[in-house]
Amino acid sequence: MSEPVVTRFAPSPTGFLHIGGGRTALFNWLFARHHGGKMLLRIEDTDRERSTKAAIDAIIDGLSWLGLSWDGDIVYQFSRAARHRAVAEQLLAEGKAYRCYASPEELAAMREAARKEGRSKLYDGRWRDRDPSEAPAGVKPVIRLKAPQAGETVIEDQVQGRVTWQNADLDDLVLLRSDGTPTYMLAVVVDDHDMAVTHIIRGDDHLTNGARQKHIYDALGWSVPVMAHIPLIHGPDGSKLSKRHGALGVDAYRAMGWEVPVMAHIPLIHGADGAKLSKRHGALGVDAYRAMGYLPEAVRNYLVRLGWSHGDDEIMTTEQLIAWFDVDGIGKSSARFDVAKLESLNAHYIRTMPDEQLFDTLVAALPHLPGGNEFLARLTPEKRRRLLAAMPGLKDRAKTLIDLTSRAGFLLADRPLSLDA
RNA sequence: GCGCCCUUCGUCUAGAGGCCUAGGACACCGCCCUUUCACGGCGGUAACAGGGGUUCGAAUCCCCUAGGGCGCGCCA
Repeated sequence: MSEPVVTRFAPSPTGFLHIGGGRTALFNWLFARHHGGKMLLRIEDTDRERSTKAAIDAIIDGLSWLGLSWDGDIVYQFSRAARHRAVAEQLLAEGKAYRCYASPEELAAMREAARKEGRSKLYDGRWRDRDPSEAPAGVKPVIRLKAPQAGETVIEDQVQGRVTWQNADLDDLVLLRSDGTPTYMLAVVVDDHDMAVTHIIRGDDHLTNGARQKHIYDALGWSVPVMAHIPLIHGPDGSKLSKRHGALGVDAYRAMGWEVPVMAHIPLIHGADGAKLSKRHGALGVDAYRAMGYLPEAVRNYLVRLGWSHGDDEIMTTEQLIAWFDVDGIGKSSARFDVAKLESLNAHYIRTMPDEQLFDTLVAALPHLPGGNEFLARLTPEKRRRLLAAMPGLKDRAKTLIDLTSRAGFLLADRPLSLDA
């Protein structure tokens, strides 16, 4: 009998739930459900400067909208700082870590020199074997892990396969900052271990971190969880999906006076060559997709096919997804976001949804759609009946919920236009 | 610069040596259905990055080249 599967989704609350993060969460959720295990949610808020309550709410809201539930209580990483510190102290006491007194300026100079000489920018271990008595007075040190210097580190990644690094290409990472707070690297390992996480499924931008984290596991004598690094979703120009590609939340657009672009520019993505034009499209927070009138089942279905496949199957129910999803179906190459296909899927889910259910879904989504509240206000009982009755004809044509409301606009006129007039 | 990863139609992908004159989906182009637009049906254009091997046989295995991505913080 194998141990129960425990996955986790661990976003940092520095913004909305990125559409790529939504896919990572979906993969973790599907994997856990498929294996009858659990998915935990951990908020990585160790960066106090950038973490916000609003971002935490946005993440929770986004996951809920996508229908992805987590098991147990949310773990806030910052609240576990004492535990992280204790582990760092333990490593220090065991001689597996050491104090480094190099100042940030000194380190910057070291990297600059390395760059000029064409060497790697890794930390050179200058305090690794230095006697603590040489410590400059008044300087608060950081604690670094004494990582192996010879040999190699191997990760048997479930998606990437066996990946090997020469330890000479990895360095002594910081465990505890000079102010005594734990770094992400330490916190992740300690938390995944304490939370009994068995499978780490995350974006492949973390692949190198996997090797570094293995050093910490080894120093602690802990077993390493199964890792699966999934390829990233890229923007139309091929680079990592980021703010550069307009990966912003609706609120950010508003704050920046970009009210209209979200809605107006989507169609321009059609030009397959238009990498420059695409910068502001395609990649948004999941909340933006709700605001554009997409159905969560459509977004889910679209996202799951980005990097994962099950033969030629395209449209799949949640039950089928849970039954079929596994890491062996995940590809190794990155994918590009294609709004047209998402739209097509959305149209499919809209026209196949029973009238009443679609009506209810629309009404529930209205507050999130542009002009939706106004639409809602005009929806008298009589007009509700009219709208529901017209649904069969409307839903075959609509690609999004917004599309549906604009097509239904004539039903809200106080004096309905008669066809024979 | 150093390290790691990737490379099948425009896009997402099937393909795990012969089933591939490379399949599906979206998009696109025709035709049919239809008072219009959708939906639906039928058909079409379109890809194994390049070069060497291995093999009777390679999209599938190996090597090289080119292109792309990610990482290299007292961020996560």
